[in-house]
Amino acid sequence: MESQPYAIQSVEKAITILKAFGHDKPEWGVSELARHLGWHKSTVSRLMATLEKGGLLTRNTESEPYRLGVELIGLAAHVISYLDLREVARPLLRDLAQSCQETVNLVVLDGSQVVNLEQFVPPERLVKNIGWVGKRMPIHCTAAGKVLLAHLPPSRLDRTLPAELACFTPHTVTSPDDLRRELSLILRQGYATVTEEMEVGLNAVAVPVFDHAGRVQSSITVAGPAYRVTADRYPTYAQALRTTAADISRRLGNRDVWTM
Amino acid sequence: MESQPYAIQSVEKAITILKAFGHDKPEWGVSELARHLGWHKSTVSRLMATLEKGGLLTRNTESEPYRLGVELIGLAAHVISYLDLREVARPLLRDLAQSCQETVNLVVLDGSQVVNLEQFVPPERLVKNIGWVGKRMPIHCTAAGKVLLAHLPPSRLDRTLPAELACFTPHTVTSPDDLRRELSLILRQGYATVTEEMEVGLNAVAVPVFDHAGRVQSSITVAGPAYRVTADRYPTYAQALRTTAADISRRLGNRDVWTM
DNA sequence: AGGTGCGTTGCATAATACGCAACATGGTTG
DNA sequence: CAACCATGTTGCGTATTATGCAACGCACCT
Repeated sequence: MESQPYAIQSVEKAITILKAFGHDKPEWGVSELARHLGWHKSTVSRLMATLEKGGLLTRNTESEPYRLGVELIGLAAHVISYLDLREVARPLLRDLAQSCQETVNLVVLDGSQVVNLEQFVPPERLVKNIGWVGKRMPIHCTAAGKVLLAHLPPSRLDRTLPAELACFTPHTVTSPDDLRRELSLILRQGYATVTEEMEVGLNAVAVPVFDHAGRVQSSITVAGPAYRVTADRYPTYAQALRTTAADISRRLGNRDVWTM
Repeated sequence: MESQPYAIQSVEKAITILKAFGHDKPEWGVSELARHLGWHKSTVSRLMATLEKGGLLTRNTESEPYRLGVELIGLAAHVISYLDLREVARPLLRDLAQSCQETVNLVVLDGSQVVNLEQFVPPERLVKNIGWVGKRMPIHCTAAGKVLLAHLPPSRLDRTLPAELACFTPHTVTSPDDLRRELSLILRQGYATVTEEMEVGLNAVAVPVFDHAGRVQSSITVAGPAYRVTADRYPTYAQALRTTAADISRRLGNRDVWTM
């Protein structure tokens, strides 16, 4: 699933173009994107025109930059993976963000990375919308990643855990043995934390979300700056997260929520 | 914007494949999709493998069908058109669906069609999730379409209104003159309705949503079966819609809401 | 066992995507 | 005003690559 031996190059190029649009750069002109990617501008012009024809890109006039198109909203709505989870979790996570006054995320495992499915920032903290929905993150130094790792069956843990744990900050755990010890602790205490392990100044707490069959397929997190999300507050956040996770589980049809 | 003279064929094919996935058919095998599209299965296999490599499609194992991939969620989250509108409207529309016990939609204009951005079905009515997010509909025989048409400047109305109004049911208004007369009425009465004009058995009421600058860029609708959403109830639905629309407007930063 | 269906892949070649170069447009500067 | 620069588009020829054929491995069924 990870290594694809062959791909159609022009389709790959189109996908690369789509992925150039993001929170930091939501608009691209043809020439500037061509320079950015190192491709000829006529190639980029034709690829973008094709994506525009299909509704995946849009722009107002020929002299204005392209943006992602509305067709993507329709496609995303038909992504059935996690569809119930997202619908069910949204209002609950919004409430949680409001009550704990920090950013709240819904995170799932995808290959050897985790992906942010939803993010809620309390309005009072919206000084900077960091736009993390869809963002992929390393599994070993995110709180959600650790929770999801901790709940994997051992055979799958071996396959999922990267052989080398990349170092992002001086606090990143890069020893697989250290991480495995921590995963055992996470299972016992019921939540995971990161203290500036992925990004200096960013801490997070995460708990598992059990689906209708009692499996852990996702995690919800509270994240914020290290000066606010401090270690002495981790248990409090964990408790609030656990309450919300139980609500989500219950709504997903899990009958064992009260025994968790 | 509508007619693109040239497109890269393999990219077009890839887009066609993505659009084959929808509410009615969220999963496709390689061979069945190849048959459906009339393409050779090796072509389809390679296109889908490329889309899988890019995260736009996914599947568990080689013998299982493909589904749309999580990367689309990230792309959709970066569609900046209407981003604020969707965020702001979601909770309000959920409440409205619950209180009026019918399906509620958020709709925008895109070219000469309207597109559903959001849809909320009250849980008690979820006998059939019709999956309309992203769905494109004709502009002349949908309540939201009529509202959006009614609020267009005359020059843009001429350009947007199709020369021929397609007929969908015996009730569809197909005379441009009749439709223009109705648009004047809609402006005066403040809401639009369709009575089985797009689909037999489906009625809807729609009102405009004014953005921060007082322009009408979207519409919200209540829709339901003709036996429940009856003409004598249209004004009641319109009033509820108007209240919600005013809330949305206010949150979008419109200061003139109380004078609407 | 044979038959059927699925999805993948090596290969050759026809088709097409690509880069060049020219063009039209808009904006800026002297 | 003309010259210059930037943008994005497009005709053209050809090198590259996407495509279809055919074969294969695998799973399932009779």
